[in-house]
Amino acid sequence: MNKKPLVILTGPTAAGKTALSIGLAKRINGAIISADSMQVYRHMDIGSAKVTPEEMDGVPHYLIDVLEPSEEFSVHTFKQMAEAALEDIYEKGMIPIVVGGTGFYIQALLYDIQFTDTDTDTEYREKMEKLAESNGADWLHEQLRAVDPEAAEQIHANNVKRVIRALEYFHQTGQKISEHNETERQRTSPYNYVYFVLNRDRAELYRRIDYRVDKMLERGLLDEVKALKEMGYTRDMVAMKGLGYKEVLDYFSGEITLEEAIYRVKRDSRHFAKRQLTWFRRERDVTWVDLDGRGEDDVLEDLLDLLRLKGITKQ
RNA sequence: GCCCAGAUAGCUCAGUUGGUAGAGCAGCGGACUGAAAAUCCGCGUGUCGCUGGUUCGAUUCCGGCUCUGGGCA
Repeated sequence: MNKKPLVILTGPTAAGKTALSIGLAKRINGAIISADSMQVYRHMDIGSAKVTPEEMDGVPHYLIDVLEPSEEFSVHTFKQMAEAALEDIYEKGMIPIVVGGTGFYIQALLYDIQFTDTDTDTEYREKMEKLAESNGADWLHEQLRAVDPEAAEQIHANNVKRVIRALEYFHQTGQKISEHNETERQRTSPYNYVYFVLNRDRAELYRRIDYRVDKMLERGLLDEVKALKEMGYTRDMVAMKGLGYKEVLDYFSGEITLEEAIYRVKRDSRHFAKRQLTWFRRERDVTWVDLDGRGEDDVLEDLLDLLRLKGITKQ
């Protein structure tokens, strides 16, 4: 009964999270924690559809513009930073609203998933990548089967990235990641939370995605990426793998035409939205909010009703 | 007007020596517990342009028509 309040406002890309989050924060004395793997980076404003200072309208925002694009970011660091932000927000007597589309991050924070203290072993990962290339993905998968057959069973051999992580986990801890995952899966949230997933009709969502990409171009996405390139950021950095960034970089390097780059940004954003929806569908206790044809105030009233019901806000 | 080529899944096309068809992309579904805007897996019925003919049987062969490219006038 002592659980701290936590509001989650998420949904597929371009659904309309940002606008609604500001409106909600103002109604409940909320502060926003961004759960977005790209908006953490500075100099990446247009392509990441980052909230502008004007849009924030005085509402405190955490985890935005806190890293340089050359810096690594991961669920683990997200969780640490988000928890520090939570503390700060609770201290101020405000209600935290986690806003962003990275479901994996939200899950880690919400269920307080435990991570080991070990750092990412880049060297080991690169070594495994090379082995996968020379000996084949199936061979690497067999190496995993030898130490953690359950994980090998769950992870497809072609999913080299996850096979490597499972191997890395065993390499670092001497334990099976499959067992770790199993125990972490049992966790219940330490928070008194409401998990809102904003959604729209699929065709409408796709229209919004296409429209938003066109708008990004108008606002100067090309110049933004050019500036990043001039700062020395390259395609192999995690930040430059973001939608809109990797495609424009391919265009600048002459690999594809601008037209092709734009087509890919739109297409891959649609695919991304679809993957996000798949993720949210299997999350427990989510409240779906259909935004089609509804005004912000109307939707906000619904959200507030549920928050009152859960005791997150007063009657 | 004439000649040639084409018309097959939403798109680009393959194919059927006559037994009603299959790839890529799109689209749809799924997985995910320290790279997650990443990574990976699964799903293919559509008047085979229209219309006659030949045939037990035509999307496939023949004729006509329509449309689209290209060429000649």
